[in-house]
Amino acid sequence: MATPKREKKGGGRDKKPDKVEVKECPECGSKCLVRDYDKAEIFCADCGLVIAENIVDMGPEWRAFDSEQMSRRARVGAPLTYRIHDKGLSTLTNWGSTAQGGGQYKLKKWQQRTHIANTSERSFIFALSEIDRMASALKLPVNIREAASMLYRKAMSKHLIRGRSIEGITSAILYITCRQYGVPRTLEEIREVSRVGQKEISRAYRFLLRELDIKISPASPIDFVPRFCSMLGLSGDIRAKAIEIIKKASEKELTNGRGPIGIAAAAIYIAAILNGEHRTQKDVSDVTGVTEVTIRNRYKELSEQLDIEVLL
DNA sequence: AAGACGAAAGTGGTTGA
DNA sequence: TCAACAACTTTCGTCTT
Repeated sequence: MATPKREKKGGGRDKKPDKVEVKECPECGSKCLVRDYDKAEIFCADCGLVIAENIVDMGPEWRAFDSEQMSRRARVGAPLTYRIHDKGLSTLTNWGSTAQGGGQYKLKKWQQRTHIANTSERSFIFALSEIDRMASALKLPVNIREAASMLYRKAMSKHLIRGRSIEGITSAILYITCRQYGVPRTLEEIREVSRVGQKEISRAYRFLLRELDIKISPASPIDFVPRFCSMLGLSGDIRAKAIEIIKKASEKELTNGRGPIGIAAAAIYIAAILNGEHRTQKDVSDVTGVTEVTIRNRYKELSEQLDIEVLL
């Protein structure tokens, strides 16, 4: 594994080209909004955040005032998608009810025979709802949620789920899908919305990569920049500068073997100082999840090797 | 007093015999 | 399977602004 090649971004994105708008993303400021008419939403290609949902079919009886509210309300009606456990074609039976007479006995027997099928069905429904819940909390666009759901289907068809925690698997799948779509989340960010610890998520992650034979090229530091910059309240100039620094560092092979998040953090730290919008190492550390020590080490390397004078 | 610095020991994952 | 290894973290004392 000498030179890990970065494959084309968004390898799994929809076949139909989405309309790209030149409007600015209110979250990260990049001019890369994608309007997806099929899914009725607008999201940012750079930071992967959903800006608006239900853009074509906004009901007159409600308006969302923030995206939190919006994602909750947008979930109410079930669309016909992969995210419905049987593609939305079945009628759910109320298993808990005992009020009916007549065919109760037969029904019970049938229930027993299909008990296995029902419980795995139930766990599948739960898995999809978990994917949706976490994706919602991370404000991920619908196409990523669907890709995650499809991946879960695939894992299930290969019988990789039984005996494993659904939480671990779904968390790992979300992590994988974000990576595949070029809008990577850190393990820590996934863990924050998950109900299990990092250890279990990364175990499930490695397991899935192996069993499903998924190849994931290492994340580029650049993919983290827009989101981190926006979280630090930094301008577009700094985002561009940080990306420029990373590209140069990458040419000089300073990024080899280093963690992409640390590189991104250091580049942002440098770029912010150069443009007069100083952030402390702790500020950057809090947002990126890498320690100040690592930021220091990376930033020393970068500034020396690239001949960048950083005056505090 | 806050921020930056760097040494030293510890952690968890990868690799190669 | 295990030990060596590299990247990163934790901790902490010191220097700088």
